Amino acid sequence: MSAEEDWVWKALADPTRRAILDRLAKGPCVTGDLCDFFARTRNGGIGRTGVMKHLDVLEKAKLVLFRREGRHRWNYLNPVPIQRVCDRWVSRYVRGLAQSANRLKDLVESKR
Amino acid sequence: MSAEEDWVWKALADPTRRAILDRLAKGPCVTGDLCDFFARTRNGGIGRTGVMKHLDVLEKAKLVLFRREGRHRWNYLNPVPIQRVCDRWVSRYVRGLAQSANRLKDLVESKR
DNA sequence: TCTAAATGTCGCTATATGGTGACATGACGA
DNA sequence: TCGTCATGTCACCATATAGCGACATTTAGA
Repeated sequence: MSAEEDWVWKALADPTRRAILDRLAKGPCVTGDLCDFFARTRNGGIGRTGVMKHLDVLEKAKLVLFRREGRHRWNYLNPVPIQRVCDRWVSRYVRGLAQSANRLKDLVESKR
Repeated sequence: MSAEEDWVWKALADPTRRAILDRLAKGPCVTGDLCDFFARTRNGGIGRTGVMKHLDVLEKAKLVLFRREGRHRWNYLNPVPIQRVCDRWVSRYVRGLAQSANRLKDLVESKR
């Protein structure tokens, strides 16, 4: 379908990237601080290069925007794509929810 | 975080798997029919083994349940996990939406 | 100007993942 | 019983991806 959606789903697939989004949800962040955060926090730690690669992916999905300020790079969370994608998928299945509730009921009952 | 969420995100990352969910949203489906559907529909086509692998992943994420009926396997969509995950993530960023709207405004304005 | 800090980029490795064909199992029907 | 259809499982291949170190670039500050 839409290639834009594809990038969002791909970006959200990785737990480290979701952690980055969580971090950015608390407020904008300079890349270096992000790296420090993950070097300390995550199990085993992850280096600067790795963090930047993840930022690239998140940027491609437009989940993260950034602004240069001197030699600093401020990274901003952009929650809009996540909202859009989730809305689309949830609404797509809302109609199915009642139906599948019945179907799953049948499924369970037929199992015993 | 929760390993259960991890599986859901991973499962949703692949476009073929999302297509399978779309197909199942229209109603339960026997594995063979699913395979036929994707053999014909998808560009280049994807074989039975591939479809089953995807079903395994979807099952691990509990997005697909199934029931055996003789030599048939009926696959059911379970929209609950998707709903849960989306709700959690959207609500997590709802508070951030107003803030980030302002931040992004700043970002844009500072760029010119 | 010169140094160090913050970021960007490149090439490499290891593992995960999508996909296949071949073969095994299990149930239905003649 | 026996062939066949639907499914399950296995070993294998190709590519994508996460992660790293090393080096290049840019900017603040002495």
